[in-house]
Amino acid sequence: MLFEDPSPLLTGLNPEQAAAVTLPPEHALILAGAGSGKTRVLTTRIAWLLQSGQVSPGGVMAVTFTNKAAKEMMTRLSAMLPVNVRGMWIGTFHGLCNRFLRAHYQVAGLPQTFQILDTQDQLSAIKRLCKQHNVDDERFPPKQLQWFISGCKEDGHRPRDVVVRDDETRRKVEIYQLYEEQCQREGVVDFGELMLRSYEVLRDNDPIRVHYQRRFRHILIDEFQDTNRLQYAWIKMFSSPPIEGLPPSGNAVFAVGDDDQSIYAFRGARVGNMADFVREFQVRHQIKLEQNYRSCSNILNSANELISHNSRRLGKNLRTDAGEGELVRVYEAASDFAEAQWMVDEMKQLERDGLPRSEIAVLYRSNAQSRVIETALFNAGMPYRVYGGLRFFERAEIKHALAYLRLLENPHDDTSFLRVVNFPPRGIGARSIEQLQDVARVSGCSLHDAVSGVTGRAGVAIGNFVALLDVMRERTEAMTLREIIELVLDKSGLIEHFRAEREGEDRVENLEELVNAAESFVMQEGFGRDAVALPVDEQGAPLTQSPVSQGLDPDAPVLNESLAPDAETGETLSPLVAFLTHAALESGDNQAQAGQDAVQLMTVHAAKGLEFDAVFITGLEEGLFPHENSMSDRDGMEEERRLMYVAITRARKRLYITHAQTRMLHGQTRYNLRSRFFDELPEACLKWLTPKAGAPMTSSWSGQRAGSHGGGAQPAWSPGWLSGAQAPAPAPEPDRGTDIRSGMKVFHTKFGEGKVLAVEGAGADARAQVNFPRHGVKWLALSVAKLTPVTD
DNA sequence: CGTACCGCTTTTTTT
DNA sequence: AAGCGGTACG
Repeated sequence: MLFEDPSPLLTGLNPEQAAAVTLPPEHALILAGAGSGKTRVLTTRIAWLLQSGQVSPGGVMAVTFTNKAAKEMMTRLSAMLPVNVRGMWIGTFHGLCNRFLRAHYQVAGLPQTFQILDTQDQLSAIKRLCKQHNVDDERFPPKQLQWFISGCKEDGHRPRDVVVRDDETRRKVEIYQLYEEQCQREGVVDFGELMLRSYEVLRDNDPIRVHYQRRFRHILIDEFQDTNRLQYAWIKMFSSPPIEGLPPSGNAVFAVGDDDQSIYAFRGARVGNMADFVREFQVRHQIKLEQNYRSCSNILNSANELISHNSRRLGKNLRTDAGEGELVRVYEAASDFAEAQWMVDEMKQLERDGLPRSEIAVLYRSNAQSRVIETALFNAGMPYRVYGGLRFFERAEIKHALAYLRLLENPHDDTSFLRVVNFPPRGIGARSIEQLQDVARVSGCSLHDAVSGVTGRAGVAIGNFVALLDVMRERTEAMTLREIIELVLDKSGLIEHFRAEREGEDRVENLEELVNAAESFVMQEGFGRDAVALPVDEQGAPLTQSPVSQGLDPDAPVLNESLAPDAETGETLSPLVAFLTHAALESGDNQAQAGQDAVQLMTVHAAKGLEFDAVFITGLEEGLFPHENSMSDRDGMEEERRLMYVAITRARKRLYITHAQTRMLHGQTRYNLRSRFFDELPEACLKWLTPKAGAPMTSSWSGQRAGSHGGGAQPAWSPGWLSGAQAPAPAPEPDRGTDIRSGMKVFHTKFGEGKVLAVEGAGADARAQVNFPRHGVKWLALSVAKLTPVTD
């Protein structure tokens, strides 16, 4: 029996990992620290369950947050076992919800071909709604409404569930209600709706719920600390927590998470789900993975020390066998410009020492910081890749093309209709569209159906547009996906339009790339191959007697692939619908300058789950990191600290933490204090490449010439295996009309000599923070206080 | 109807 | 600085 020989899978696992992998089929919580082999444990657990015959592929559900993580899991799993990963439900929350809703579209009250709104689509749908209902967008900004609606859904609230205490909320709920009606009318579903709708189907349909509860014996969840209320409730539907007096549902939830890496509270994630899970599911197995396989101890101890400043932790301390390694390097630059320059020089050295560029990462708190760094890298001719920003399917030209495609499938999709009715421009202006919307509102139909009611020139112009769509629909009926897209790009005039545009070159290329994307999608999803997937029971055997197919909902079999033919009718979801779904759920890669060995630039958020030999964490300044918008409350501050914890733990061998005295932000020069996080790192693990200046508690200022004289400070030491340290390029120091700068030694008639810690504001408002040895730290208005620079 | 210009805002992000 | 939305003008 396979059960007796599971060892090959377990070799190389440490005792905790092995224990986690081989837990009995009961609920479990794995606290997996950064770099502790979390993904390995997760995939090995699945492989072990399958190999030991405890479950068949059809009985496994594994949920992740990103498509990348889901793919990674499938890849590693198929490397471990010869198993058909497609038989399993492995995917993102939203991907699985989509799969579920396509199968149960009737019960869910949706058209089978429902389209998915991404964040942009959702916002424009809300704007349109507000205009139509004369909502004051001063009092109710669409962005805020979007946030409100998404928030409600994340908490599992329909409009009627929202507790209304004031008029403002009452109005918001009304708009929420109207928005729902609009989406329903148009046959579209936003991301929150995917989750909420499938949750409700499970909650309100006993046979369906029981079916899935019986089917999925093992439910595994990655990044559990990032789940929101609704996702947790959704999981509960698949596996009811034990109820007094009732037999347990008999399946096991295996949750893996790290409370210290919870960095998405700002979008509704609830770390508290971990504690709730333990309590509500009466979890008896909790395993901590504290052995770190990634970083040297100086890096790891820094992370440990930093995160220990947070309260409300579940408690965990990572350890490593990797040895001390190098000290964490701290660098203070005169400006953001100098910071970038210095990093580039340092990178060149790393490169000379044989480190591949792809093993170097630059992390920052916010995207706006990438610009200076990009410029410096570009000027130095150093290849780099920026993560974040617009992804392929989010580009305007691609969204236009997709809108045409969506209209072929569903003419009543008003969001798509409005996006392209006058794009490329065809003489249909705001006035005409208003007329059309009026007709549609009066007769309660879609814009498409309202055309006949519009008279005059506008009626003709819009009529032509609708006719164009109808012709396209007709002509593409029997076409392959590739042909459909090519025809749409041509007949819509999109390609022609961008060709004529001066800077439209890239856009044309992107549109052509869309054809390739479709082509490779078709290949991957295996059209033409026999992708028949029959509903299966928990043993993986064909499911013919399940309550679901037993008459309750004969048209809603369990699809195993989005493109699989319907088991009952043989009907397939068209390749076009499948592709559109794919486009909405997987927004595609960012600017893939792939292939080239390049330095990696990204926000700290985007770096979660990744690791690099050398990491630069930049802009460690009060107001930036921690971000000013997070500094008001303790929860925000603790999330910033976790963010820094995530950043630190990305590094394997070498870690740099940098900050700048001045920085351009929103077109203004800002003078930031060094981040408080520096004071929360263990001094013994740090190496200050520039003098540690301005610490309020130290008196080490005297006699040191720190900071910006002549731009950029000299490293105070010779770096270890980096032979010659690069002298930083001089920072440009625009004349600000005052000579007082951070790092300077100044003289005050009353307080004597002191050291300038920071300068803020400009002109008459300029003030400086100065540390006087006898009188402590003071803020002084430069227009009032007489400060004279002291040159030693 | 379409274009040009002015003024306002600005975290983090996946689906 | 830069992108987006609103307004004014051709």
